[in-house]
Amino acid sequence: MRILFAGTPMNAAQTLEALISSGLDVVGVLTREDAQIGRKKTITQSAVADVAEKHGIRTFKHNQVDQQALTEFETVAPDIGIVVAYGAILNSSALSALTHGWINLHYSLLPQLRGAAPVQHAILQGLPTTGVTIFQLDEGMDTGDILMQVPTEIQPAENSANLLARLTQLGISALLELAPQLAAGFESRTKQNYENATFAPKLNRAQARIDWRNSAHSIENLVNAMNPEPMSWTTHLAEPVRILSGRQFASGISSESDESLQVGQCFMHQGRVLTKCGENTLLELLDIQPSGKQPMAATDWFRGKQSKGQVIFE
RNA sequence: CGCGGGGUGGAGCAGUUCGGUAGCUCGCCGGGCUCAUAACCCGGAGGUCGUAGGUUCAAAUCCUGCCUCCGCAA
Repeated sequence: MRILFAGTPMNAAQTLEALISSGLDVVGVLTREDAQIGRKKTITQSAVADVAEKHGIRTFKHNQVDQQALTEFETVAPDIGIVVAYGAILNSSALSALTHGWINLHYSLLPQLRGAAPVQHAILQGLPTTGVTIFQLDEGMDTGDILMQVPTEIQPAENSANLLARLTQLGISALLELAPQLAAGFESRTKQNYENATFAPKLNRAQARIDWRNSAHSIENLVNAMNPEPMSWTTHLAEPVRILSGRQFASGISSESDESLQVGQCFMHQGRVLTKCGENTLLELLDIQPSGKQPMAATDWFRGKQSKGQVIFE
């Protein structure tokens, strides 16, 4: 089978690398166009493009699969497309262009968490379990028939970066397991139960802002979900402060301080930096990053702040 | 030339407005106290204040160039 691989970010690149080294015949790679990255606006190609280049595989850079892209594909005559976080929806003419169609690796247990940010939403919603799904692409958004599914439990304190790394490996082994069926035909094919569908739209920075009136538990989920992108944040003296990691502080702290504290206020307790949250709960801050600074331990940050009196997040 | 913040002993910060050879909270090393402690007490090491140059009797502090890290926006 002549495979056309479509993907863009790092995890897709790792997947591509694994497919290639397992001997699959990747004849072409589709990825998003080079884009400006960072403050310096350096034009950078995608991680997937790097891998394709390294292996000398023909690379097509398009932000959508239009007629021109389809024409270019003909030069490598692919039979089937494998999509892993490509970053665009394929229209019907693209879907029907390849004789065996396209399959997609999605990082959730469909029909749960359809959409662009399944990993973050799994953590944000505090799900006990998520996983990977390989399905046949159709015109809907993650609505196609399921070919294979592998579940995994979300670990305590796991953030999106960690979970994505694990799901990437799970996805790779699932794809390799499914590889023999690419040509032979898929053994199982299950329709999704649309009634149970939930959605995971891309998260923005506004959603990543911490509302300290929420419970420490839900804030912990938010913090873990938003790391590394877009990263949860709050403000101190009107300056943004990113919260990289934190966890609910369980052991009940005596009423001594509770009453006098206001929501969002930080204080030291047994060598930990705690912040008062809603519903009378406390969040232990672990790693944070003030604007203009490197990431640092919350205790270090607090040490430097203490001379200026109370520390209260807005 | 998108906007903005920072680079001070191992860490996080203060000091820079109004120049006069460096401070705080920790860490580290040594000693002490305690049944005990992320507790407390005593002592100690460690900094050419990012870099190059300028102004000055004197610069971490003023001026100029450069390097570098980062937040926001894209």
